[in-house]
Amino acid sequence: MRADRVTQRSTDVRARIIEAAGEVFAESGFGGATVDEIARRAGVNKAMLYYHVGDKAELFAAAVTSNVQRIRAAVETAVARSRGPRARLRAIPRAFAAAAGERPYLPQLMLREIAAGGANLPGAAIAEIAGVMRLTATTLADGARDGSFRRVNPFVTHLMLVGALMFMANALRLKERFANLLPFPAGQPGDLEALSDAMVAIALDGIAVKKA
Amino acid sequence: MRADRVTQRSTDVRARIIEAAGEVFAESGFGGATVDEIARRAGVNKAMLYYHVGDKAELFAAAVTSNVQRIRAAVETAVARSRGPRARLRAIPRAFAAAAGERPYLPQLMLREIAAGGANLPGAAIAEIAGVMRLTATTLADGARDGSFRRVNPFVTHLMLVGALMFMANALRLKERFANLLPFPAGQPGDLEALSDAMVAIALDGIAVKKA
DNA sequence: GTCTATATACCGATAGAC
DNA sequence: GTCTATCGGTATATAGAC
Repeated sequence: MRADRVTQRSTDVRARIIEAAGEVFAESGFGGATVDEIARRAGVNKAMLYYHVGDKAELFAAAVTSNVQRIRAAVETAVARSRGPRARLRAIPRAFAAAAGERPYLPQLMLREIAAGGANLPGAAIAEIAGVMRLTATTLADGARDGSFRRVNPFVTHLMLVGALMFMANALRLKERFANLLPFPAGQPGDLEALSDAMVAIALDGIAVKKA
Repeated sequence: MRADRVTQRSTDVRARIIEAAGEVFAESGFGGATVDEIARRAGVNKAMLYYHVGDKAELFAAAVTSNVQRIRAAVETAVARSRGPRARLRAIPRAFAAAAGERPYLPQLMLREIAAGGANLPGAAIAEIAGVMRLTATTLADGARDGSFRRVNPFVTHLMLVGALMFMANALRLKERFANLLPFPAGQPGDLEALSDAMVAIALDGIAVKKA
């Protein structure tokens, strides 16, 4: 049907705009980004952009929410595929890292939103994030029940793994400037998944019950 | 001497401006902040502000650099006061937390600068940050030498502790919105130093050599 | 649905009087 | 050193023709 095709195309345009918005907001921040640049990168006219979405703040909220949903879906799948608490705990930041691999602007956008204090986060996005945190909490509780983990604060543990990963993903962009100042190589591969594993390895052996 | 008094006062005004700049940039980001608001909060006229400092970008760089120097000094003192690798490793994020206690805008400003990719970070600020990272590296190396730590990547470990702490400090501002969505309390005290200790406790037991 | 042109507002930066 | 007034540039958002 023609109506369906039109609707489909309209959705595509909207998706392209939101994708471009994510990119530009990540690079320049909310105040630094311009709607002109977002429209240009989405390949649409600025008036067209306003026809498809609301104002700049709504655009930002939509970009963040879209990425939060993506993360939540990726983490959910990764956890479902993993067997056992250790593998599941490893899978959570790894899913973040994989999502960042597909969309390099993702950690930057997340960090910017966290720095903004969540002012533009709609309730739906908060619920998605809470869902991810619940996955960590469930994994930790399962591990505690079967004796492989000691009891730790799930809030601290989750933010430690995920927050550090988001921070690192951004910090890596500075690493060349540190090259001559440090007595050790600064994250040579630029590979976020490897960093994630290294980090979880440290945290896991702290969480695991010592076999006496 | 009058000249000295004038110079002194001039330095004070400049310091007040940079302090206000740190606050406003942290709250609103580089693009969202206005020079008018910075001047207002510093209690000076906007023309006066431009008389004492350069343009907006220099102001941002000065605010970030000033806080990076403060952190480096605080960490240096804290490490010097602590005996043994475990105590020293605990002292590093704790010094960050203490600095954030005195200046609540500090973690927000740091996160914003990291998200901005360090575009406004002068070489002097990079050197300060590298100094802090070297303290972590030295502490880890000392611990490895005396047998209390196993060998871990100092880059990952440092960013894991400090990055997670900066991320959490910002995330705490959202915690009320998660209250009804999580099956566990979200960082009840709001006390960053307690969070820092909880985090280091997890990391430390992962880093410590298991006594067989 | 698409685009041009523009209204409106704000902000960074400075000129110039005192 | 201090302040008022203002210039010039730019950004959001929309009106209105097609």
